[in-house]
Amino acid sequence: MNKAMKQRLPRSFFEDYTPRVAERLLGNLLVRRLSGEILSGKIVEVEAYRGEEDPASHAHGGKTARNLVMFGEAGHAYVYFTYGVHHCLNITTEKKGQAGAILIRAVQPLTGIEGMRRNRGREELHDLMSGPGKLTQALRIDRKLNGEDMITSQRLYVTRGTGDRFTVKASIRIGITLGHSFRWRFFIDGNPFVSRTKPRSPESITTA
DNA sequence: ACACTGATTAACT
DNA sequence: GTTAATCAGTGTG
Repeated sequence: MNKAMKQRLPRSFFEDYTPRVAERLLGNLLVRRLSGEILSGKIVEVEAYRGEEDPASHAHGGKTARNLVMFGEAGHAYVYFTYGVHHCLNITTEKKGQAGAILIRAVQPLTGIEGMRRNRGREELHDLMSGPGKLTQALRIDRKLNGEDMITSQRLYVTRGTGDRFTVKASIRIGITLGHSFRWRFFIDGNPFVSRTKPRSPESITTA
């Protein structure tokens, strides 16, 4: 455990153009503390959602009770419940007033793997956090954490990765019907914990 | 390997 | 009343 592994990303990291932050978030570590146990992993897949010009964003169409945190200060958790079944974790971005968030889509498990297995009720390493709904279940993240300040929180935060090199690829976002003109899904090329290796439709995957 | 579907609820029209 | 930034199980080839 060296110092670099424990260094948190500062708020200024998130106060920027969302797709850029999303791409740079890859390779950093998502950390969840649960009663003394530390569950963590490497962020390997994300998607950017940004304000008014993005028709796929929850913030498209203005503020509501649900999306309010997307308009607030960068570096907070935006957690929503969807399909009546799953929670999804985002981290807010941009200057206050400009809506933006990054959906964490997949994480490669590093520490606390037994805890993740308990939370998921599954054994396979590849099945623990290789999807946005899976990782919130593995890390026990629900709407009680909506609005959590991930820059100062002791329960949920991001630390700097080890700086290993990798290729970032970009594609259209998954599971949306609008906004296909944006290639705002970013993932680590070749990483086996990415949620979908194969494109669903003739989707062009490019090097970012 | 791939397609299809039920689950189950909150937000919004 | 409809839809949704999903997942797991089932069925078919």
